[in-house]
Amino acid sequence: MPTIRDVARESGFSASTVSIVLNRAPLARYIRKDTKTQIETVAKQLGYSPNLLARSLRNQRNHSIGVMVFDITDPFCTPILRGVETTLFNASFVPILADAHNDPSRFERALEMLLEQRVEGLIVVANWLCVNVNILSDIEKRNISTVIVGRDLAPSLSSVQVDNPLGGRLAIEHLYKLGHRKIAFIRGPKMLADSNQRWRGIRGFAATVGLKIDPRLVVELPNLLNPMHGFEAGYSKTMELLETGHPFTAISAFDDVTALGAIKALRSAGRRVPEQCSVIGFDDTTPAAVSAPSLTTVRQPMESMGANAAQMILDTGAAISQKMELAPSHRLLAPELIVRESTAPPVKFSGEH
Amino acid sequence: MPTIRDVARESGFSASTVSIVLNRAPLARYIRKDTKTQIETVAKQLGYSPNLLARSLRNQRNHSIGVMVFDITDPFCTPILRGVETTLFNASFVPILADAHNDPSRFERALEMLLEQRVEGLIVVANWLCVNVNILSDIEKRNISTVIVGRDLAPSLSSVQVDNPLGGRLAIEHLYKLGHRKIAFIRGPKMLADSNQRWRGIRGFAATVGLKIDPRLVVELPNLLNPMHGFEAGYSKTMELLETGHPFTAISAFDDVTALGAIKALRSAGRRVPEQCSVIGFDDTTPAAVSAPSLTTVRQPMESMGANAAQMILDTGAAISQKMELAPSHRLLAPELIVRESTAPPVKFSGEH
DNA sequence: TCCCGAAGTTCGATTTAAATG
DNA sequence: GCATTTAAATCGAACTTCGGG
Repeated sequence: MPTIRDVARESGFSASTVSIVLNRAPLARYIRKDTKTQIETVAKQLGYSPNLLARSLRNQRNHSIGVMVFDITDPFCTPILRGVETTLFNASFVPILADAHNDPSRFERALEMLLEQRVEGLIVVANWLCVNVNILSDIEKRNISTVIVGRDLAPSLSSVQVDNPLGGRLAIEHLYKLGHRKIAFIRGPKMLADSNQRWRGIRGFAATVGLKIDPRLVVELPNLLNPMHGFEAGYSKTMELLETGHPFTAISAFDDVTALGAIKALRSAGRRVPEQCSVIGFDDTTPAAVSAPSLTTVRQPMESMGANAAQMILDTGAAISQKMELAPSHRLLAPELIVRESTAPPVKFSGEH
Repeated sequence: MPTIRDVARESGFSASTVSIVLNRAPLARYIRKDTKTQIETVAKQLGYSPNLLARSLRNQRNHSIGVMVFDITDPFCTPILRGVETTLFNASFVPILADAHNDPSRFERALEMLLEQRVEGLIVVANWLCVNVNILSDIEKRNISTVIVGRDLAPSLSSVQVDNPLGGRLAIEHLYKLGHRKIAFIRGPKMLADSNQRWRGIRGFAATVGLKIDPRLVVELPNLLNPMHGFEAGYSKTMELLETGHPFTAISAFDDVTALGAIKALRSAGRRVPEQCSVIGFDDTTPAAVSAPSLTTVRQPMESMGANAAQMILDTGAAISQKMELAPSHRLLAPELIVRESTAPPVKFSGEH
């Protein structure tokens, strides 16, 4: 690997001059055009590319951003990563990945490693867990610019998340407009702030249109450690609903995986989806589109959330380098209703016509 | 952030001594015990942690591995990433992520960025594309130790992949043992080496048991650019099969997404799965477990593939530092049959009993 | 003062060669 | 020669300062 000194020797100029020319530093205005071209030619000939390690050591910037994911196997995470990577890539930044495996102690060690790498910023993708974790103190005392994706944990930490109340509203509104009145709800676990936020949206809409929510048709997921467990939980919670005997024509599930569990339960109970019961999910993760029936769901703009987070980090970096103070910002992105096959108008009860 | 010189000043020793003590360098044997403890105490007090950038500049190692993924949104990739990350983490290495977006030109630029970061090794997760790309020359001339996951592209590049012929065999064997004799096949696209390898396994088994494969029941996926398009392709190819009118009782699909597309087609044609037609996939990606019916499939040990790849990279790194030459190795990992709900014994034709 | 270029210092840690008692 | 410690060189680039025309 050729160094700047190789270029200097080969071109007959000093390393300083080469550096100034190749970086288009301010001083480059004073350097003659032909020496510039000469140096650039030699640099290209030699295939010189500056050693980022050396450069980083000088200006304390290594063009890398730490991306901490709570569970990379969660399909919710990957589109976010795609968004993050795309934005960083366009800015010539590189993501350093860390996976907490849904484990708080692992989170801390992983954070340690990212900070040791001297990442310039931190993006935390908080999908499920990340509640017990005392991220705040851990991160805040490190004084590194951070964006949380998927949660709003503290006013001092920037965040990007979907508008959960609106999402909840979209779900129930869709079912309502299809004609459903007896709707069952599988709420998210208590420990997730999302659960309550979506529920607020649901209740708000219900109040607006005068729909009453039967508390016997409302169940709640337990506090799970693994997002994939939502499948079994959705299954068993739906079984509970069916066993109580209270009739319902639709289920609004906390997320897609839960909804798929619900569909499985309905099938095994002999109820066809959507003919005999509609099901709506939340997130629009990969399985939603390819399941049979495909899942109607409220889409979180995950890629855009990732892109936003990355851009915010880059912006704060730029602001800091200009010695400007940038207040933490909290973005709320709009969800979108995706209508597929798992919802349909309710069938009239035989006794009703 | 305290530097080594701060520790030196505070403890009353020189930076050299501090470095030697803290790194447990060979010379540390000659240093008195109490100066060691003294230095270590001061270091802990100050919360000193060495600057990796400076250290990397010295020894040309930054404890980072480039991980190039061809499409991070492909559910096939994420378990591999999990395996890679876990193994690297345990070795205190860090993965730098790059996503080619299924785009060869992007691949090159991303590779560039990884190399600029001076990663110590490269893991390429080749899921779908990566055929047109001239990876070989691009990587080989960089002279960086590389492992390909999911493909075997060249003898000179190490690789980890599933035993495709065995996987193909497991799939057809399962269907055969259930009693299926009229089996349709959706082969993978020609440009993927996997397609042929799995097909070899299938034909091998068929020959062994004297099962004849009806060429009219064999269709082939087109050369797709995006793995998710396999869903639509699986759908339409199954439709074709149905339209020809040749009877079959089972479908062996190239992968899970294709299989799910096939299930959708069968449903829309009014054939229930598995009662009226069995379907088996390949990969065992996330959607397989949560679809309805859940998908019987041949599992690729993806996490293990990732872990293997990471370990191979770490090993070559260690070998190089000891000036040993390490020949590229090619690992084949065993697939595993995962039986779920989408396969069952064939029904007897009404005219047969 | 403007133009052109180079020498030398700095970033923070590692390591070799050398110095001290 | 031995045990113990350190000054100085090094990694590669960036930037400040300086000198001559």
